[in-house]
Amino acid sequence: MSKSKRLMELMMIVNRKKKFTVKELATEFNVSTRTILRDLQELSELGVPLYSEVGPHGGYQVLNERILPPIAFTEEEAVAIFFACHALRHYAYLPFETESSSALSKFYFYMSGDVRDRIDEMKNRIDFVIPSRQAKFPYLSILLDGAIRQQVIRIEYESRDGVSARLIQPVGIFASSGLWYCPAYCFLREDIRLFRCDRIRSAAEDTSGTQPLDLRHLHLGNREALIPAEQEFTNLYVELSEEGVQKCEGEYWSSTKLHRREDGTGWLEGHMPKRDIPFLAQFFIGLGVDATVKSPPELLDDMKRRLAEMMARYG
Amino acid sequence: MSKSKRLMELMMIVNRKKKFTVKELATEFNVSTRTILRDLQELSELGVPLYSEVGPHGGYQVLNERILPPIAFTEEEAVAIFFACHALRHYAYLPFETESSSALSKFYFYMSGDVRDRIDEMKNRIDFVIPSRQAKFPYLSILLDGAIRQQVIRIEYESRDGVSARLIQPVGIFASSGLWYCPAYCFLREDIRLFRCDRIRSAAEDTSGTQPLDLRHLHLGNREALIPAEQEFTNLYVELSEEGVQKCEGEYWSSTKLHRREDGTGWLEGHMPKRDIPFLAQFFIGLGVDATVKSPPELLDDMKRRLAEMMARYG
DNA sequence: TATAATAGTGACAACTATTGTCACAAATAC
DNA sequence: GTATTTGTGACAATAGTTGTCACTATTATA
Repeated sequence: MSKSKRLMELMMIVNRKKKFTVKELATEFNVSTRTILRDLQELSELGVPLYSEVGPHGGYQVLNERILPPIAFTEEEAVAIFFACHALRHYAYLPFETESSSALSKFYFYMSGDVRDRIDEMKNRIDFVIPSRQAKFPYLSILLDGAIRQQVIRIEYESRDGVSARLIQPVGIFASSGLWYCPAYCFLREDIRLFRCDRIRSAAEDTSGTQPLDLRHLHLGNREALIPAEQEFTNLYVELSEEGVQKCEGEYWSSTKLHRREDGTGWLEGHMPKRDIPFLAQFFIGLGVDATVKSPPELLDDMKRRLAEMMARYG
Repeated sequence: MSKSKRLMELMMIVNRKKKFTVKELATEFNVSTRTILRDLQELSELGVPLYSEVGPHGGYQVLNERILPPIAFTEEEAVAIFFACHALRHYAYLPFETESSSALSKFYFYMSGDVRDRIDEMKNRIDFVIPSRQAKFPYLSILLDGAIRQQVIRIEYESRDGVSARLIQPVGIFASSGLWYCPAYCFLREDIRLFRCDRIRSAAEDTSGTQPLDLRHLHLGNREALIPAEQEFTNLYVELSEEGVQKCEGEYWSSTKLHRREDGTGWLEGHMPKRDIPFLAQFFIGLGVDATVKSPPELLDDMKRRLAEMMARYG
């Protein structure tokens, strides 16, 4: 094997293994330890952050793991990647902020001049708009980490009734039109709840020793399972015009209930928790003639009440 | 210079220049032409798609331009890039669809096992939700291309009054909550208009010879300039509760008019085209008690009319 | 404290790869 | 026909790589 090939493979192996000895590599590549030592020195000079310790149980280590892919991206691919990262800049809060921007600038830096020109030209011609929010989301990393490692997190949460301390076990986090949400098991309510991350006043790993539950079947790809197992359900049925369908498509909660007809119109049908009535009443009022609520009666009542209130206000 | 270094630099140069001769490179690198020929053959074997023509004005060319960056991404950066690209999968239509997914799979393929594991773990724990829409956007590439190259595009556009043919000069395209929009100069209305891309029934480069205007000062980063210079303006003033502010933050059109107070409440204030009254009336009705419209009177009148209509419908 | 495991360096000879030169073939634009 | 260009083959000179050996130094552990 040629030296350059060996170096490439070394990079890969070194990154995969994280910890290794010179002898190991020597036998793996069928070369002398001296050669491997020289190779490692060269890798080091090329920027791979190697660190070594002598003695038994010593060996080499890679410090901040790097992947060094000599990947051949086509120009089109580079552009696509660039704009994907670029789209993230609209999020003022991310669980990996600094990384995405540094990756972006690296990418930009290494691109050849004409690709760069092309990107500059495109920058002001295409955008993925995400509403810029004033709300603050300082605990995204903690929540994400808690979701990945299935830990119990202690949060202070601000709801209509004031601030309360809760133990939660996050399922994940997601952003929707510029706001971050965290579906989680709530040890207080003993059920799944959706938390708005900007209402979380503090968050930290729980130290009281509450045992995490086995919620591995719950994840973001499994929306059905994230519906709280509440008692008080009722049946929703709403007729929608073509415009109404499009407006409902934009709402996260509606996706499982929305049905479309060939002509573009459609309807909403499905279970709904009774506590959502105030929200839905206001929402369907906002759809105006594009929605016709048929049931439940409680929802219709609430809508009538609200309409009367607004008539009074603007009348 | 060592051979491997030279090869790396060769890749870069070759990608930047697109067209070159062996002699040029030989003098640039201070080696013989024979060496360069050997190098180019090696690059070719490594996958760089080189093509050559003999004779005067002949030379080498790179076929599909590739950038081959030996970029050292840290693990964190790789993860960030991955999720940025991953977020794009929610868009069923993109002006560069295939590229982003192929880039993503390449990235995934070249990642070392443990980074891959980490990504797999995160995949179901974090998401950027963008509403999945039924609407179709088949002409994004044409519009984007038109915007970049400042060409005149002939479209058939479906508005309330039916389908009409128009000549437009796109400023750019942007996606907002799953729908694509195209601000463009409309040669029919002789002004800037915002087109919804799912209402475009056909699009193609114009062949009638209409001269493009010099609109280089217009781009997506310059929202103020994209407001149509209409005659019929009126002044909007709306008082907002804290909730109302948050709901307005989510609307693309409101960003320039939204003002916030320290306590979280705020107000909307600014010019608005009169033709937007129907839309705004419905929108503010949807905000309910979180918005109090003060002016213009025409807007208040329309709201009252709509409220009465809804009272009748549900009453 | 001795021992084994580990990294690290220097020198040198054997081996391998790279390079330049030269000769020549083939295509092509003008 | 001539100049320009890619492309190939052979060969010697040069440069780089590798293995071996003889060292040094550090450190965990028995």
